[in-house]
Amino acid sequence: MRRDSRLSRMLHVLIHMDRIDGAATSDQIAQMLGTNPVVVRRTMAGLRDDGYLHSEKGHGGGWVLTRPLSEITMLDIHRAIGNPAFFAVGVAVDHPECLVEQAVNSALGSAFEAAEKLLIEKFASVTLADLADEFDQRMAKIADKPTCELSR
Amino acid sequence: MRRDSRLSRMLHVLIHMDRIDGAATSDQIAQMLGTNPVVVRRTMAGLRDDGYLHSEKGHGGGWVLTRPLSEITMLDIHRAIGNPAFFAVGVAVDHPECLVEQAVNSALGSAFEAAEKLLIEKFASVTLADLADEFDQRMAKIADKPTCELSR
DNA sequence: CATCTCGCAACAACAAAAGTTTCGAATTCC
DNA sequence: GGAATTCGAAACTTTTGTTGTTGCGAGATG
Ligand code: FES
Ligand code: FES
Repeated sequence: MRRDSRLSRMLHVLIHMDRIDGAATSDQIAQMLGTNPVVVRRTMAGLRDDGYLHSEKGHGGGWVLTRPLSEITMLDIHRAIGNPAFFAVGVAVDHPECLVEQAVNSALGSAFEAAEKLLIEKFASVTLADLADEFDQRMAKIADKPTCELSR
Repeated sequence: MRRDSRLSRMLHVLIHMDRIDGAATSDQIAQMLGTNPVVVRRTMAGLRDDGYLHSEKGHGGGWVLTRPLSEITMLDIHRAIGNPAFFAVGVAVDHPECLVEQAVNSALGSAFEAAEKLLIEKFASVTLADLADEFDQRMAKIADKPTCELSR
């Protein structure tokens, strides 16, 4: 099953955007992400609708953060890209009236529920500012810095 | 993303199989699962290879459990169908040298790792006999029993 | 007005499970 | 021995959702 990489990508981008002056174009961001500008617009549209980003057309336009990183959690971003399912494994409902199926799916369901609860708690507790701090710590430790055009 | 239902299906089937005498054919099982015999063989091949099932050709042939349910855990079955990924969300590695990406993916990774650990512990702690007990409890509570040809 | 840039729609590519068709081979029944 | 069962395996097609691509329109800037 193909893994959804939108959350990872958006977190990455937002932290970079916080470090640059002015707007970042979809083109620049696409290069960062190794993809193309249309995918960027598609994914970031959700973040704009939820009020984390603003987009501007024309010369000097592009995407701008509208909130401090400390006010955005990983969970916020997950929700902004449409709350995609966390799990690739699900329950089958082939015979809904079958009590065996019900017992199995109840056990599976409660396991996934507990795991999802853990994930959500974790995601809600980490702000993008926390991730930026983590980045700074890594940055302080090494000599040769990344050289992407958006990394400064 | 389509959800993998093999685990749920196999658990369902195995518990039913424990309650019937003799072998169950792929055809019968396919009816139980609302699918067709080829899918059944494909999925159950893994369980046979791991020693939970035996298959026999010809008249009177089919699938037989080779172990008591108390010696099979949910985790065993997950492994037997090929250890499919639990999560539909993954990390992007577009710029492996980028420290922001590393910080983001480290946070995501540790969250998923913790959730996976929880899932694995839970799955390892539940045997199919536990699920069968759960089924019996549900069975005792209701009047009209399921009527599938494999349910007795 | 030329250029930049987003917005949107339509569609192709891709991946993985699920479903289907069609063989063959082994076993059992008559 | 022949017919009927039943699994095994290969080679598709279908399905579902992310990702990638192309093309055109509409603001904004200089
Ligand atoms: S993509 Fe993170 S440094 Fe350029
Ligand atoms: S499928 Fe469970 S009762 Fe028939």
